[in-house]
Amino acid sequence: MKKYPEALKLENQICFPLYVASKEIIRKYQPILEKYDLTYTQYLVLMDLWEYGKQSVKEIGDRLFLDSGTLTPLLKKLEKKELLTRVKDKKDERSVLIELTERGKEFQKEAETIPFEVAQCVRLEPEEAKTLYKLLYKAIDGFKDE
Amino acid sequence: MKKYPEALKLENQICFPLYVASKEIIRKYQPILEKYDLTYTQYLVLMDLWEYGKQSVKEIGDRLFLDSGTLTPLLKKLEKKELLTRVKDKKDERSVLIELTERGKEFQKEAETIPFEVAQCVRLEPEEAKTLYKLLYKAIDGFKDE
DNA sequence: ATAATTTAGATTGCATACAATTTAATTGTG
DNA sequence: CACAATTAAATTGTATGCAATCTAAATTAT
Repeated sequence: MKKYPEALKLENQICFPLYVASKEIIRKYQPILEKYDLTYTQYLVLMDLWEYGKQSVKEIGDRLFLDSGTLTPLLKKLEKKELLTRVKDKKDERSVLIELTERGKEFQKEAETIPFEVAQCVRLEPEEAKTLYKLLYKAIDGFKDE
Repeated sequence: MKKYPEALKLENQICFPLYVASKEIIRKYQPILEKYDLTYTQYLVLMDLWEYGKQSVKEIGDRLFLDSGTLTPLLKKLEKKELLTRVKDKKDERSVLIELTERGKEFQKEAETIPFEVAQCVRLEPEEAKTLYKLLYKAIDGFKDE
């Protein structure tokens, strides 16, 4: 009976636990975000706007690693919810500037507890969590240059 | 000027780098898998079958953290490509057994280089990679019980 | 044994993701 | 300046993901 090569085993390929952990943690967000009628990606965009303010679709995309095919419809939905506005940049008509509405800004206060609620789902020691995301960022940076 | 709370910053929430790293590494697989006309999820299913052999949709789902809503159409596509067969379990007619065809089994040999090609994209030292997936699995296990 | 419950898949509906293409605007170059 | 090349969004098409629901089969409880 031929032994199955270790390197080919699902569990030995870093991509798989990454994929599972990502999906599962996002799923932990769902019931919490559902209360605010938001999806995880929509919440990501709002977080980005809370932190960095008015910016173009491209800037959001660069920071969140999302392209216009994902962002355009998503931003239109958030516009419909009146959490942000989409306006052509006068300086460069190719760009669309995204800005939070008052409602969008106010919503930040409501959302402040979300990260803490989710953090409780992650059963890692603070030290482990720190190591984890240091490694994740290192991996992400490694992807960039190529 | 009010300081933006550290805990709310995008980059300080473990979920975000997890989400980005997962997406980006899967993207690294695309051009490689494209040569075989496979998507990442389809490749995952094949890897599972190569390693664990004939099994039910539920077993695949449990191992890959996918539900029937995702698996059913995906398995039908792989069946159409003649890489596997879908047959009702005689012992339990609720179950559908998935089994590799000869073609599906042979394909494994062709695919053997894939993990190594992708591994090169991940710029982590072997020691770091080991730490990373130890932490990922710990996090994943933590999600389960709740 | 039969009704109630549970379970496995399939289906439906919605929201991403992203490649590829298109369109409009801007920039670089001779 | 004129025109090629580049850039930012939007659009199109394909493939997930997953919640919720449905159907059929198996199991449990009475």
